[in-house]
Amino acid sequence: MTSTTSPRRKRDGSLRNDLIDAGVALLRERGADGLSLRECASKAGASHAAPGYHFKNLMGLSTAIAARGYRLFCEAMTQRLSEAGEDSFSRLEAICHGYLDYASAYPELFLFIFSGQKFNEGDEEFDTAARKAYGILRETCAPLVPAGSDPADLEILVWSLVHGYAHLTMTRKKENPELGLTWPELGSLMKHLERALQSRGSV
Amino acid sequence: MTSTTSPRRKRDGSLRNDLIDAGVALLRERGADGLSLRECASKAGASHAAPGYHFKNLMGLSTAIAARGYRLFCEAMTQRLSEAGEDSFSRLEAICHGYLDYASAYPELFLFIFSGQKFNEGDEEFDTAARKAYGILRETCAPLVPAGSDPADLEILVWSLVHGYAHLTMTRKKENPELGLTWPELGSLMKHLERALQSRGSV
DNA sequence: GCAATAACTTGACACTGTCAAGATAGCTCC
DNA sequence: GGAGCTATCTTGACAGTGTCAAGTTATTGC
Repeated sequence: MTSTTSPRRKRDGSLRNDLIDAGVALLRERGADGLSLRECASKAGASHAAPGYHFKNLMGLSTAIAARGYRLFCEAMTQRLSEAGEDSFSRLEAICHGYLDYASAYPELFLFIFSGQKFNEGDEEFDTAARKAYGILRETCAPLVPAGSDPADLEILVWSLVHGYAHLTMTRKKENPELGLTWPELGSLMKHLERALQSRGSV
Repeated sequence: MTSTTSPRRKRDGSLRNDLIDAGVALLRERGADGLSLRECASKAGASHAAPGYHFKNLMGLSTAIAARGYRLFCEAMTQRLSEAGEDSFSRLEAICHGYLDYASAYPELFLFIFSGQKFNEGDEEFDTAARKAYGILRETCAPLVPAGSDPADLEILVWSLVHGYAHLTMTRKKENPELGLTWPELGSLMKHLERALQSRGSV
């Protein structure tokens, strides 16, 4: 007569997506440490072990969240690229702006995917999203790579710069909302550094 | 008659340091996720709640480990600085090399202190160590800061670059031990980028 | 030697990830 | 339209975790 289970959700497969939504919300509310399978389940109105069915374990859920993070990251960059001209450097600046757009629109995902935390690298959804993000960088950098040098050198240079810059911008914005650096200033800084290198004759 | 407690350690206050040692070892063996108060206690031969006395909570232990990480980080940079000449750029290169030395000598601490994880910012030991590290960067950058610009701009530029570079070097070393970029290559890359900026007339 | 305090230990509780087993909703097939 | 089948969950259990309160003992100060 009385059923022993108390199903609250429709079994339509929508839970998987709801759990990712809940995870992103948790990241935003409590930071990376606050992410928990049980809390996500509760937030999505499911039982405590429900996430296990879709993601197997915590790393699985984290990986799914990171995959979404990378997809949104790609969207931010391609959006800026679509507005940019054809000049190679304009396009490089465009993806950098996309990077900053992403960091300010989804700070919790930005911090999460670049936290250094390990994800399931076998996961196809995650791999394609992450690879696509890096592919955008690679293609945008390609025309600027000096002949005979490893493309990865320029890629990591740009990646490091914009990442450190975004990180700084985020933390500074928190302390001082109206303050903000702009890319041209970075360009002039690099020019300055290069002058220092030249005067030293080491290049 | 029979004692209810079973003390195994001398109560000489050495536990605090042993717990930090255990924590560093755990980080090395199992990564940041493997760090746990109870495991550290067990590794140090103490009871499960002993760390609570010295560090109050997990963040307290993490902060103490990070403080040690920053101290070793400072040592690596000052070591290289002591061997460098007086030229401002040589000194900048020296702290970058120190950064790389540190990353390869203590990869687990390197990853830990720069993981983006929050530490107890009120902790005096941690604050002074972290501030000292940033002070070394600031002082070394100071002579190279363009007149009228915010010193923080150059600092974050250098910091981002060397961090991204160290990160790349670490991951590459794992795949391809004999491969390694050198700083001069980075310098020439920046020169190249600056030329691109100039030809565009945007600087 | 005695009291005070520092440096722990023990025990408990709530919470977590993860697994095994059960239940049921919705589909397919006859 | 009923019988099964399977995807999609729920329940229950267990070991591990952080953290607190209370007890115990070694060491110190007098």
